[in-house]
Amino acid sequence: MLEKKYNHKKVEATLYKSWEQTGSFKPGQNKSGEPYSIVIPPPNVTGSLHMGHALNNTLQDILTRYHRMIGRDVLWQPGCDHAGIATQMVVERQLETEGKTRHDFGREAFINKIWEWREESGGTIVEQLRRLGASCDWSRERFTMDEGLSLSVKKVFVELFKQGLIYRDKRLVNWDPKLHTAISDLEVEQREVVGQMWYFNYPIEGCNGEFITVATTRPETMLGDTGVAVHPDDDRYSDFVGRNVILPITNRRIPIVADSYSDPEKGSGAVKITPAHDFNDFEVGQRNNLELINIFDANANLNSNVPLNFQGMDRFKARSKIVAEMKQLELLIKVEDNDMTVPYGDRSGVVIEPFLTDQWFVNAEKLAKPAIEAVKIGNIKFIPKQWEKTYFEWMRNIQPWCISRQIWWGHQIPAWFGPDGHFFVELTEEEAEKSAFKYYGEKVELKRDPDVLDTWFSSALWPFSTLGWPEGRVDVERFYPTNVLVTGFDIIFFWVARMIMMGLHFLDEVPFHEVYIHALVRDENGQKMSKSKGNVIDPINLIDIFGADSLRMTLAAHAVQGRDVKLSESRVEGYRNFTTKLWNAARFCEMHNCEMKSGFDPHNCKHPVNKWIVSKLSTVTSVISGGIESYKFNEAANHAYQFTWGTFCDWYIELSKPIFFGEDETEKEETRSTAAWVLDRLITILHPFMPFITEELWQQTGPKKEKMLILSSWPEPLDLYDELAEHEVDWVLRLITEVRSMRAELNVPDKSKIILILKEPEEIAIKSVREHTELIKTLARLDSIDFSDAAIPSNSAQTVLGSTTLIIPLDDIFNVGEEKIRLGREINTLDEEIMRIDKKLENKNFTSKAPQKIIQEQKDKREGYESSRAKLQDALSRL
RNA sequence: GGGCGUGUAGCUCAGUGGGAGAGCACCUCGGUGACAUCGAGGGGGUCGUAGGUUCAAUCCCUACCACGCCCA
Repeated sequence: MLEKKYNHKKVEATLYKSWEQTGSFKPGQNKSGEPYSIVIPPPNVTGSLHMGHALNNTLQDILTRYHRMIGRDVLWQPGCDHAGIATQMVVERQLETEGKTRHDFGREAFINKIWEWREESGGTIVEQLRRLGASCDWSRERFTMDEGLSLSVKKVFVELFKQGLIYRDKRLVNWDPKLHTAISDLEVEQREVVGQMWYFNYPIEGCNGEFITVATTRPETMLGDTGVAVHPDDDRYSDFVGRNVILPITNRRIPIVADSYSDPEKGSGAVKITPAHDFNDFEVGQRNNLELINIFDANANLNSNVPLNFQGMDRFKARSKIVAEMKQLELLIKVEDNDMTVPYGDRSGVVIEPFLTDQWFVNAEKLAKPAIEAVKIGNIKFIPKQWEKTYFEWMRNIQPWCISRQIWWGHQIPAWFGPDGHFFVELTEEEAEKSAFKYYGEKVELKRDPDVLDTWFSSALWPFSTLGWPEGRVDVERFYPTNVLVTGFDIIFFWVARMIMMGLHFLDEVPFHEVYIHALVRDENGQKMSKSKGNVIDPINLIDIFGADSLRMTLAAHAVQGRDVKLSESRVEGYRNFTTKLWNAARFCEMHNCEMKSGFDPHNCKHPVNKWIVSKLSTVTSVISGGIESYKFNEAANHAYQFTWGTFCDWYIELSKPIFFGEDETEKEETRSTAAWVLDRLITILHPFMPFITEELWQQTGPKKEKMLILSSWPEPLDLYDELAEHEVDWVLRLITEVRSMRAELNVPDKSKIILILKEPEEIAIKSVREHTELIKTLARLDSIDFSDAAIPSNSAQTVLGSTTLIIPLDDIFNVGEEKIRLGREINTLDEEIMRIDKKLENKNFTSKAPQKIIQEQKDKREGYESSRAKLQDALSRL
């Protein structure tokens, strides 16, 4: 016997364990089935589950469970990425509380500390995914720092280098002065701020008292100025080009050059050039042969290339000091407020500094070409399609990808430097030594590049490195390319694009054929949830309170293509109520001994109500399959909800009661079987959305099952649609609703028994009422139902259903006033409808141009309204 | 500045070229033999604004307004 209440806390952990322990998540359950694979977007190992993860993994799990049930050989490949900077920061912060830094330990010991940390607390999110019910194959869990994946990374790096697609270069990079590392463009967050624009006079050499005015948002960089640029067509300055200015404070002599980068409309039209500290200025410097003077150290403090009294100073203090000195020199002309964007590190939150260093780069432009093509020819489809535009936009303007990071945690770059700075890129130190020997002709001491690779570099290999590439081939052959990648749009650039590039380059085949881009879960202000903003909602709390199924169902129902999800707790509560409803429906079936008689075939149902429910179920089943297969999760979830609550619980169960409490044993038996059959199928089609409660019901109800629900088959489509039964029973439901509505509006107490008279009944009315008299009597609380065309008794309430008049004699409880209002309102509504249709039908353009079918529809409708109206009017005038 | 998206019931959101929907909230009634985490009934919207296409527009097109996101 099912317990009175569904206890998700008790059920979830137990069931999950039993799924996992029986190996249900592993591929090979349907060995003969066509493979279906998904790789998880690897969560950050430092992470904990947020709403975005919850949505992302719910959708993947729906796909996974569904395809497992339809007989595919399913692999959902899980794992985490090592999150280089983030993880290193976590452990460094820990050390900080002990008053230590990573340098107190040294590289090796520090990395050991990180591994220790990972053992202890790195698995948080993996456990949380289990709480959510994710059915990934944990026996294959991978980590980007694992040995196998590290080998993939090395191999890819070495090969790309040898193909000339990875190179080392001295360029300006985004330098994080807090974390002391370069970061990629994508890790820089452009923040809009109101800054200031300072106008400085720079004295022209050899012309006492003549100046050129430059405008800058970063006064401190003037210490690194090596030129002033004006527009070649700017007449104001044409005389100055080719001359020099004496840079105040440093008193260096720097040239005035003509370069179209300078915008005559902006500021003074003359712009100071600091090639070592600004991306645009760097280009200008290259074009005009300007010197590069680096004025910062790794902390973005001023270095020894600036006057002594500035050395060692913080960049922002230096800014104030420069402004003060310029003011004192009377060279500060004015200061304006200025809207500008300032680059911040997305991890460190400090202002990023363009900084000249040696780094490793990937020639992304070259790799992007086939990756663009793959999407263009439809070998990869984005769903919704609009994201392809975003993808193309970025891929066509792609910049070299800076992949080296000056941190310790990550894949150390397999490059070894000789004493003269020449380097050797090889898979192993031995091979590097061999190459070095060849190069130098003698054994020299090599030093490995201390830098590590961007975490996204290893993530880009995820769809094949996790399958064992390059060493293992079996899984690659079976499961690569994967079927679909499910992710949020925010990492199309970070990850999706790069996976496509790497997959095509190394396996000559796209990593997936479909990319389903789901919504982002935002907070109530439409802001992206992030730790630093402190606006994250913890899905685990919701799971604790309402259960994983409720959360999953909520997320699925909200997963509309192309719209963001704003989650409210009351919605989750609503879906918790839904799980309760399902539970109670199962209890009802159990109480009435609903078990399938052997040999039961729904095609042979005799009772219209049973025909009706199997017909409805068969329709909703295919709607749900279709929804899942086309990634319309909300459509699938909502139909499942609507069928379960609105059709099965609200109507079928109610309709079955009179049967169960009745005398007809044959009917009872058929209904018991049908109810059991429908419930079985219902929990089957709900399983991908709500795996826990459905599995629990599967195991607890009915006869002992051979298989767990997770490994059971999705219902075969059966030809059970029955138009006649649907028409007949739907009419009964409308009749019951109509009577209830009249009762409620006229304040007829539930307990007072009343009779219903049907006047001038149409065919369907006669058939339905004859067939379902007892049922209608029970559900509408009627004493009797009669057909009569005789005069209508006085003090009767009336309404019209189809062309049948429904009459309820009420005698002394009849309230003429209320009935007048009610009829008036109904007539009014009909009048409006009729007028609207008349307007159409009087329009010659409509009758001549609209399709005949539509015109006839309108005419039929009008006729129906008109006849109802006449009957109601008649009723009203008799009052 | 460029690109994308969104404006529909009090709130959160579905939806469709020919009769405006759901959940929550609200109002009325109801401890009845699955369920008060419930049942029955009900009120509530010129579908952002202005044009255009069409016999017909909430839906398609254009402009505008508001909001959000991404990129420079």
